[in-house]
Amino acid sequence: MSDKSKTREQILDAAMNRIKHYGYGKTTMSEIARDCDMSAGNIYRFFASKLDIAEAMARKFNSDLYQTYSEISRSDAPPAQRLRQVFHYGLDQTFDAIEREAKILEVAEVLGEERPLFMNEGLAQERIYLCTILEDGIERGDFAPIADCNYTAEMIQSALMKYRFPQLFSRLTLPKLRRELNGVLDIIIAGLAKGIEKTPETEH
Amino acid sequence: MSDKSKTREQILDAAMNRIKHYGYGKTTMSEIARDCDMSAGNIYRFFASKLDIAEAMARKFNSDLYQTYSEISRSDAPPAQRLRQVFHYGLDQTFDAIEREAKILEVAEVLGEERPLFMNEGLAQERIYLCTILEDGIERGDFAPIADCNYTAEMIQSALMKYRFPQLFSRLTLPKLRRELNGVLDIIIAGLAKGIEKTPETEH
DNA sequence: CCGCTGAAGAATTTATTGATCATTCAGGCG
DNA sequence: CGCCTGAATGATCAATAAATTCTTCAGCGG
Repeated sequence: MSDKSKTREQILDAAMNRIKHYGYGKTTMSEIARDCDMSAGNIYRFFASKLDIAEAMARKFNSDLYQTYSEISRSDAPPAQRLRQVFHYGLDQTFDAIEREAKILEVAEVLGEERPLFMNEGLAQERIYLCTILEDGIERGDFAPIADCNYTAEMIQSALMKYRFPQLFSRLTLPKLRRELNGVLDIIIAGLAKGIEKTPETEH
Repeated sequence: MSDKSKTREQILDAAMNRIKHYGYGKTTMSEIARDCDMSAGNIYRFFASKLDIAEAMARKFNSDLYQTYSEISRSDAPPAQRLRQVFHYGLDQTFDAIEREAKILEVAEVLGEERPLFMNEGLAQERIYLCTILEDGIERGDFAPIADCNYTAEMIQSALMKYRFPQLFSRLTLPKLRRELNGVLDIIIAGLAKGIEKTPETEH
């Protein structure tokens, strides 16, 4: 059992090294296999497909993010500040990762295209931490009460989508992105403090 | 003079008909020329390049939008509602246009890639109407005072970027997009009502 | 002259073909 | 018997050549 997961780890590691350097498209299964002294066919006993290797790679990246999100969401800083920290940390990490290894952007693109559900899964996970912060903020009186925390978290995610894979949606520099993110967060946080009124209808 | 702009209009019209049906890439200059009973070379006396035809096409679409934005921004409805109307109208119009003529999405993509400045120009124009609404809202006391209206408008645009070319960023249906847009607007409007406090620093 | 054409050149796109790749699986090895 | 290999297969990709297409411009006709 540990033997099996050890090999899996080795494959993932070899794949990550190659993919980070050469990109997803330019990395072949037999190259990964060669790095692990095994046949390409054998990889399939550990990963159902090449795409699943990319997914595992992203999952690893995400779990590091979530670790920090969890810590931030539990900290005793003001909730508004925790909200900022979560999104700034996410922005900085992904921007840096893509800056350092441009090929990571390709992995994000491929997964976004081929595994949209995985992306949703990540958003749902992130919302758990956002809800913690929102609920705490409400309890402390920093935020006005909210009907549905998860819904509000979803709306916040929608508004900040641009900063999730920054290099995918624009070509802004990190400072400009941070400035924008801060500006949008200013509005969102003010809105949370004020209390959100849902409007019934909107016609024109 | 009127003769020249008449021909220009004719070319643009012929080009639009073809591009909407066959797409930008599949429409050739000589086809457009043939539709206008002229040579391909002659088109270049009216448009500097094929890309400029696409730009003129988008400019036409935008000017219709701006017309309505202008009316909305001047109406006497509550500013918050005007804000909603602007973005909902934009969403509905672009979604419908792309739904009806899928090839329009290609034009948006090409222009986004090849003429990023044109896109910025459009955003700047839109901000003029947003500023009108914001300033009016502040005057009426619906919104709290703002340091820099144009900056705030820019932040609102950032938060709502996803709804600009909806089919480009997601595959959500129009109702789902409208629901999301409304949710994000709820937060933004609450924030505007409350007043936005700029935060000095954000470290983690 | 002015407005236009149509040929010419450069750049891009398409078609085709050969190679490579992801994935499967029959069979060998321990 | 279970773990692994390496050949087989269909799909995808790369490379090249051929054909189109965008764009320019010399020169024709009004």
